[in-house]
Amino acid sequence: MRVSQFFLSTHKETPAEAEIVSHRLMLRAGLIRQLARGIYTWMPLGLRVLRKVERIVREEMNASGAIEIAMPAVQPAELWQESGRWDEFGPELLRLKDRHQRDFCIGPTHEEVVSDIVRQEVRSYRQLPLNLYQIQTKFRDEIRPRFGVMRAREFVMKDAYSFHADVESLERTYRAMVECYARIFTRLGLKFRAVAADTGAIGGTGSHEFHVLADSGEDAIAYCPDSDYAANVELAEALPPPGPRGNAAAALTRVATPGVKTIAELCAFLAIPAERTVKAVVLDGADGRPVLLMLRGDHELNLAKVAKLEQVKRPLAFAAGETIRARFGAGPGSLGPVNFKGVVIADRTVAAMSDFVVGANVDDHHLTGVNIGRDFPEPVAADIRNVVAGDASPDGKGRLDILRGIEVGHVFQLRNKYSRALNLSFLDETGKSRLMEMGCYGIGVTRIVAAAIEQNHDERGIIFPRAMAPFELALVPIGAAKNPQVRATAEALYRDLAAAGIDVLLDDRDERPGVALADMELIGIPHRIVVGERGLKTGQVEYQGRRESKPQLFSLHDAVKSVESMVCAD
RNA sequence: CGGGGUGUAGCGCAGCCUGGUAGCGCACUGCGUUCGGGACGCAGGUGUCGGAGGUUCAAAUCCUCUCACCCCGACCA
Repeated sequence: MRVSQFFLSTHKETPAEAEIVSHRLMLRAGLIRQLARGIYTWMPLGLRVLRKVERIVREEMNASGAIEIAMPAVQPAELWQESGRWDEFGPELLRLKDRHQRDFCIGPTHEEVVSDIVRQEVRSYRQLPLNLYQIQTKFRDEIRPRFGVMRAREFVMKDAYSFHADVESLERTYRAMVECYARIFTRLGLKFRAVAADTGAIGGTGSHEFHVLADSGEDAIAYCPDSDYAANVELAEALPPPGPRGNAAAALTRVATPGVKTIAELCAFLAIPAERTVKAVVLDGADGRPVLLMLRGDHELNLAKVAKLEQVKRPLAFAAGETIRARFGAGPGSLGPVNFKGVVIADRTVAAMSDFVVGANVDDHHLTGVNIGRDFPEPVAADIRNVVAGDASPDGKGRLDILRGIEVGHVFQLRNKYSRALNLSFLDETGKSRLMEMGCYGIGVTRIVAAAIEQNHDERGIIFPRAMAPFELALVPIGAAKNPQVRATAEALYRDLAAAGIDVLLDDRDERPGVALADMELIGIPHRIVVGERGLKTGQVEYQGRRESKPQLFSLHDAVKSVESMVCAD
């Protein structure tokens, strides 16, 4: 491709709203352009990237025995009413009416449609298992789209749905999909991790998320460097500390702590580490009365874990200020378990602490030397915090570390949540009608592009992994306008490289060198050849990898071969 | 939905407080010089000042309503 015949639209300046680096670079490089909030046009350059990702996903899905299908974006309300999700899905489901005032929606996911197809077509265990997938535009009317295509309302997803006669078959396909995903992200050249995930509202037995690792990622992943343990922090279990609780040594003492509201202020005021403090969080209880949760000062509450406690009200609600004052006699910042008559749930770490500091239930006062059993009744002990780096790995094989990641894939064993709702039955070997087992497997195709940039960039722009780069090689003649030999050499090289099957972009714009080089770097082309007067004097061209800081010289004679070896080694 | 913010040229912004002929930089067009790391000179085009209503002799500026977008909270690929 020649730049003069392409539609390159790079920008020096970025729209003010772009917050994260991938969004800024995607706009600056002209990969995408916003049409409305969370809705983007994929410009020609961006589309090339998207198509390369799609191709790899498609090839690996096909190789894993999945069959491609294309389902409609617009779906009738009846199917969604049948599954119950017309009401359950809420405002995220974009609804519309046709000219006859019939209700439709734009598909945010396709369990209903694919189930409808399968229940009509599949009658016998002999037709199972079946794994159908599509790569298609979805619409979810997100409350708050942000970060460009990272969290868009309209986005491209690869969604697959598998159907099985029994759980063993489901588990086989599930494993095949996990392996398929690992191959996809490996081929895309991304650093990633598969982690055990919370099955959340869907339930079921197994679920894994695939995260592209990036410091800016929204999700925290706990993993054990000494084993293969990896889980979303939401799910990772914080084990009880080893050994028995320490003996009470200090006397219970009330100290005035004027103006102290946060743990940081408390630590500064008393000159103690956060590990010796306990913070109190009050939620509405299942019986309507507040429940006191106790956490070590430096730990974070894990709402997913708390939501599983029987003592709390669902959906979770932090207790209102008036409720707290009425029950504790003090405001948030001064709360504690001593003299509190109600349910107290202590994190396992807190349950093993002694001589700690906690709010006194008197405004602007704390208690020091607090001990469980002596100063207040033994609380319910539960795992209610996020794990932190250094915690023992739940598999007992070492200590946890925390990484940040961007969720780009999610696989679920749905079991028969939908097969029951939509009556997906088949006849087994004995002629008995049974419900199918189902799995579903998603990949955020558009999100992958943003995640890849988030993981691979520098101050000059994007550094695409080869597999998803819009072009493999940039060919930049310098001074072609005044030196016909430079132009002729570049043109000849362009033909030869293209003939050798290299996806090359020739910058034939006669731009100044700085502009041309900066553009090629911004759009993230992984390899570059510069043809200039300087090199031609000695029959050479300059090669430079996008991550390298210095060029190397290739002899013009075997430039194509040299380039091939660099590109293929990538 | 609640809280905060911004809407002025394709992009980034000033002007608004204190009403009086709509500006700057980048980008764009033409000519010339330059050109191995985002050049320079000269000339030029570009605006429903988000929209509607109001106050006023006069509104980008003040008031009311409205729309869009951005940021902070519950969702998710």
